[in-house]
Order: sequence, then structure tokens, then C-alpha cells
Amino acid sequence: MRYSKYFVHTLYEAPKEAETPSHILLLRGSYISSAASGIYSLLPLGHRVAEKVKRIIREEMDGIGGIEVTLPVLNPAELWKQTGRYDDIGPELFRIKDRKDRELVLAMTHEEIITDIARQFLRSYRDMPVMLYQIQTKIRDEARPRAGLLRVREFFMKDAYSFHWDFDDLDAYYPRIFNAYLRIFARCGLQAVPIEADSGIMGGSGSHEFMLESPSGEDQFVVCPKCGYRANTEKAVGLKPATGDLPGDPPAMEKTPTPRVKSIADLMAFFGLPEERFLKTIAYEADGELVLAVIRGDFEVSDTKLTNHLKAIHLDMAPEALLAKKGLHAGFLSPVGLKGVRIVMDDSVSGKALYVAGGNEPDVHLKNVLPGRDFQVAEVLDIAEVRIGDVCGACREGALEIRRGVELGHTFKLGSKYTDAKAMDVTYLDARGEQRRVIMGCYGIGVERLAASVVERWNDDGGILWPITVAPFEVLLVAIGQKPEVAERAEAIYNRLARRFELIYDDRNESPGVKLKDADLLGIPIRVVVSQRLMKTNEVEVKVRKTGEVIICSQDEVEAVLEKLRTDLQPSLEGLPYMPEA
RNA sequence: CGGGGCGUAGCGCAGACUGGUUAGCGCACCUGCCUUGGGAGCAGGGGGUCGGAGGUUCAAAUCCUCUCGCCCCGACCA
Repeated sequence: MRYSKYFVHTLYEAPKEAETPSHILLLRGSYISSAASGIYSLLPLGHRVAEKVKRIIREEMDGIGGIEVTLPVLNPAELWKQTGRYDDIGPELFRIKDRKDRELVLAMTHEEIITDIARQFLRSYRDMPVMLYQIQTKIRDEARPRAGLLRVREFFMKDAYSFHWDFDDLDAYYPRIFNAYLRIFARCGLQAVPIEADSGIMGGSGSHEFMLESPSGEDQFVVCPKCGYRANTEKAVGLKPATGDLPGDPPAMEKTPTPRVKSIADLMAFFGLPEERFLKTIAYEADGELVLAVIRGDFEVSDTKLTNHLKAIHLDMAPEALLAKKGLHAGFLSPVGLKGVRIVMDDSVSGKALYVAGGNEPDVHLKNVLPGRDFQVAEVLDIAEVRIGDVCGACREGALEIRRGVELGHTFKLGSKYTDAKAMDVTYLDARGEQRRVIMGCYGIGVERLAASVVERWNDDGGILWPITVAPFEVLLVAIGQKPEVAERAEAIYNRLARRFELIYDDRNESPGVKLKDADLLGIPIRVVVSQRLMKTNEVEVKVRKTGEVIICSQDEVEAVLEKLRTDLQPSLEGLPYMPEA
């Protein structure tokens, strides 16, 4: 490929809307072009990178027996109504109508379509296990696109769906996906860390997010430096230090007037007690029903954990009106003496300590409240957000840390959420002729996000440092020197190398500085310079972009040198945290 | 959806507060000369409904009102 005939239009200065490294460099290198908020064109260079990433994904998915399909972006709304997601998902889902007024949605993911196909074709246990995948456009009306390609409204997603006889079959299959994911990211030059994730209303028995640790990431996850435990912040469990000991003869509960004292901060000042001596009672509206969550004052309720426990679709703070209907008052809530309201309590609250709680009437709090004696709650479990520094719930030693990262992929054991009788009702006949329910898993990777994450990880002051596996070209050939023989020699080398390498030849009539700066910016992993200086000795310079290593070799040796470099520059697949396969 | 910021040539910016001939500068782009190991030089040139609409005024990029778009933080995120 000749640079002068290709489509490269680098920018000296980055457009001011770009702030993260990948956004800046992809714009400056003319890899992408913005069409609207969260909507990008992949220019030729960006297109090539995306295609490289897709190729790696295909190889790995095919390698574990995946079968590629193409599913439609336009989906009939009926399917989404069958699974309930038409109503459960907010404005993120594009809903449109065709000319005949038929309702359609633009698919943000493809469980509905694929499950409909499973329903049509998977009849026998002989048809499973099977995994279908595609690499195709997803459309989501994101509330806030950001950071160039890291969060967008239209993108390529590799989405895979596996179908199984039962959970055991899914469990047996899952490590293959998990390990293929690790290989995909590693081959793209990224060390993705798998973390335990929340499976939310997706249900099922397991889920992992594959994170790239990065300051540009928008997701947070918890890490134990001691034992390596990693989990999504929403899911992580930390140990909760006990509240102090109970005196031998606990005093009785006592009403205390507390005019206009509502917040924990105010209460601490009023009673002169530390945070953990208070019970916070927070009112939620879960799918229309009032639910109270009780937690110790030094913890916060995790909406996700509570939502999961309640199996709720929508969880919001309860409006005053809903509280008023039960005669309750925000700021003075308490589980003491309440009847007819569902109460969930965090296990931070101990039956061996006295607390201050609300009085369930305005301007009154209760002192010396002893859980178990003064009130009973049936549902006690962990609904607390993990805190930085909490002791790791896995090894009971390390202090938990919080890191930022980009979610590169997500794997779910879906179970029967979509195949259930209440949803799309997908069954098959087993070997004994009995009708059984199909069990599913689903697995996604965002292609552009992965490419942009590679740039986040691999860049320097000069530009991008593409791993050779995803670089738009493997080799950049530059001619420096104006004498005709330099161009002739470069041409000859170009013609030779073009047969064996993905090669771009900078044949522009530009000054050396311009060509070399552009070479750095574009980030092609291997640069070959033919120059007047080196002509005398029939040599060329080979430079590795990532390491800066320079090899001066004779013109005849170039191919051998490049072949070796191409091999040496392959990312390593050693030492990945593979999940044991059965 | 809440908070903040920005819209002047492809990109980066000045001009605006204090309204006044043809709206400037750098880079990029075109032509010619010259130049080739880290974003050269000289000369000439093209490119603008100043985001849009309405208003105030003899006169609006500049003042007022509305509106649209873009970015950042937060909420949200199958």
C-alpha cells in the first residue's frame, strides 16, 4: 500500500473534545471520525484495526466450536415483549415503527432473536450443546457516550449464545468461553483481569467481567492484594467489623425527642455516638411495593444487592407519598414496631449491640435498641456496599482496594431467563423422550472498545504502539533522501516486502520530520527506513516502535529480520489465569 | 435527567467585556522555487451564512431572548 494513494490525514493538534489518550490518538491518526455524539466512522486505518480484532475473535470462537451467524438489527417488538424486556429496558432501547405502524426495536443485544431461533430448531438433546455467535452492529441510546470509542451508541459486538441440556452442561462448557476470552484479549496485547460480576436480573449462577485496568475506565472493581480476589464493586463482599459488646444487663429501649435531627451526621452530634451505633432505615419502592432496608450507620445499601435479593426489576427511593400511606416519616424510620411492611436487614446489624434507631414518628428516636429483642427481621443478609479498606471476604486478611477499569467483555450463565415458560418457552426432548428446558449462556465483546482499549494501554508521547496482531499494517517503509536512487531502492524493497508483509510505504514528498512523526503517531509496529546515508553500505534501518530497538541490516537481510521480528512481537499467551476445563 | 464548560475555515485559537470599513493568526490544503534523519524556507493562492432562529440598533461574531449541537462530572447502563 502506498501512503500517498491511501487515506491518511493526520492531525497535528487533537480536536478539543478529546481528552482520553485513545480518543486523541485515534482522531489524530485519522483512524476514526465523529459523526454525532457516540457515533463514529471507522476510517480506513480504523477499519483495518477493527477487522484484525474481529479476525482474532473469530479464530478463537471457531476454535471452541462456535458457529457464526448474522442476526438482524431490526427486531419485531413482539419478541421483546415476550421476554418482558420491551417494558423493562428504559430509553436505551430504540423503539421505532415501520410504514405499516408495526413496532420494531433496534437490537441492543440479540437474546430474543437467537432464542427464537433456538425455539424453532433445537428440538433434540442431539442438537446440543451448541454455540452460535456473530460480530455485528449493536445500537443503544446511551445516556452518556464518552471517551471516543470507549462508550458509544453504535458499535460492533461479538455476541455468542450457547445452548445446553442443563446447568451441568453449561457449567462444563463455560470454562471454554472463559479461556477463549482470555486468549482473545491476550492476543490483542491486553492483560484482561476476570472479575466476579453481578448477573443482575439476568439471573443464573455465574458471570464474569473481563476488565482492563485503566484510569480512563468508567467501571470500578474491588481487588484484594493479598489473595487476588477480584469482584465488581456491586458484588464484592467485605467483612464487617462487629459493633461493640453488649453490657451484661442491657437497658430497655427508650424514646428520645430529637427535633429536626435526621441525618446520621446530625444524630452523631446529638447523641455523641459513632456512626456504627445507629441503624439507618432506607425506604425503597421495588416494582411499586414499599420495602425498607435496615443497615448499620457506617455502611451504605448496595442497590444492586438489594435489587437482586428482591428479584426486582425497578428499584427507586420511595416517594414521600408511599411512606405517608403507611404513616411513616422519612428521617425517623425504624424497623421497631412495624407491621405489614417488607423489611430487609444487612448483616452488619448485630443482635449483640445496642443502637439508636428512628422512632417511626416525627422528631423522635429510640435509644438502646437491641435487634432481636426490640424488633424482628426475617430477611437478614449482605446488602451493603463494600468499602475501601474493608477486610477481604475471601481470605479474611487483605484490605480491599478499588480500581478503575474498562469492561472489555462479559460472560453470563443465563440459565433459563429467556427459555423459561414465562419468556420464550424453549424445550427439547432428552434421551428418554422427556421434555426439558433449554439452558443458555451468553457472552459479549465490544470490538471498537477493545481496539480503543489497546490504544489506552499502548501509547507514548509520540503516538500509538500497536501490538502487531491488531496493527493496521505490520510494517511501515519510509524513504528518506531526495536522490532518485533512494526512491528506486525503496521501490524495490517495497515490491519485495509487499508480498510477505502487511506493508504501507510512505512515498510522500514530505520532509523526514513529517514522515517520522507520522510514523510514530500511526504506531505501525515495525518501521523500515531506506535513506541516502545507509545507501552507501547497502543497509536499511529497522526500528521497533514499541521498544525503540534499532537493527541496521543489509538490504538483502530485511525479509529475514522482519520475519523474525514478526514472530518475536507476537503477544504471549503464557500465564493466563485459565479456568480449568473438564 | 442534574451540574459545569464550549460552539468563529478541515484542526487549534484571537476578536466579544467597551457594537463601527473588506473577520484575523498558526497548522493543514493548492501553485511555483527550494529542501530530505525528527512536524524546513521563500513567494503566491483558495477556503467563513462567526451553530441556528428571532429581537435591539443607522450598524451585530460582539448586546438580549429562544433553540440546536458538542465535551466533561454525576445519575443510569441489557
